[in-house]
Amino acid sequence: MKIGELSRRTGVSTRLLRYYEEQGLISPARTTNTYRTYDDRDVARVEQVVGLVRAGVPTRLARVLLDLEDTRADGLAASCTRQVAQMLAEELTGLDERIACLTRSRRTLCEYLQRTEHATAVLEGAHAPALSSAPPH
Amino acid sequence: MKIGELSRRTGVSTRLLRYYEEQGLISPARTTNTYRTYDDRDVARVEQVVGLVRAGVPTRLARVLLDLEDTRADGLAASCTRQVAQMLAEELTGLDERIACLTRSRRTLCEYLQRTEHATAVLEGAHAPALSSAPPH
DNA sequence: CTTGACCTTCACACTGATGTCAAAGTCTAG
DNA sequence: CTAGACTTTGACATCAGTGTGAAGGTCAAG
Repeated sequence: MKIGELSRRTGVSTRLLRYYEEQGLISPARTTNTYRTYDDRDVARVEQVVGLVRAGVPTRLARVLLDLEDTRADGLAASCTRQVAQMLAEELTGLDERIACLTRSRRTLCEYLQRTEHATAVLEGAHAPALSSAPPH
Repeated sequence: MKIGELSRRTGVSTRLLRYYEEQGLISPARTTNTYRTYDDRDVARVEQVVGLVRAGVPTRLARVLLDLEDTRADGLAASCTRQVAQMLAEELTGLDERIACLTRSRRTLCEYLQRTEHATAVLEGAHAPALSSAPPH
């Protein structure tokens, strides 16, 4: 598919799709040697990128994480220098802190909404499952 | 305490502390009517702010969340307009998405590190507990 | 071949979060 | 009182993530 369709499917502007490519997050092929071409895997990849970016993960780290998933998907051996492993371990604790902080705020917000008279009205339908004390997934 | 000490305690630059004040996230008193004065609660508040901001929560939303916690701490009644409740509910799903995405990336990164020959070396000590499949808290 | 829809690159611009620097006021120790 | 450390405001700079628009190339339908 071309960039316009990918944009429609993911809700990400074409501008941003080109930006992500510039940052090395996606690497579409070129058909006519001028038009970018994407496949279904790119759709998933883009969705994950926007998720990470909106969660405050800088594009540099996002790239590393995506590369990691690619490596695993390819069944390649996990090997890297001690230095890199150390850096990734630090990123892991960074992720943990982010998750912990978000979870705390989520709980606060969630509890507040439940004590609100509009709770049922506002949290009906798709939002309802999100009310459990633990975050989904 | 004055801004310098708060900066030292929290690791947040004085510049950023003033910025957070400008954004309505902290409201220090003024002693000599020129110097900002902070108390211990501000330390906790600042730490929470940096956590939220680093997790991709915009300062505007962070302010809402902190106000919510203040309200709860004051034992005030939970009441707001339907509109506001609706908006907060949307923010809740936004938080859920952020948490889900971070959790997924965390798992990927974590699994990768465990398959690395440097796993034990790099994840020893304080980092070890973070290796469980579920994020902390 | 022309038209319209879509694509390309390039560039300017804005917001949010930060850093840095300058000019000037305040406070405390000596 | 003076020197040094700290503070204040304000301006300019940077980076990431975006929007927007210009100028022009590609392609498919009529």
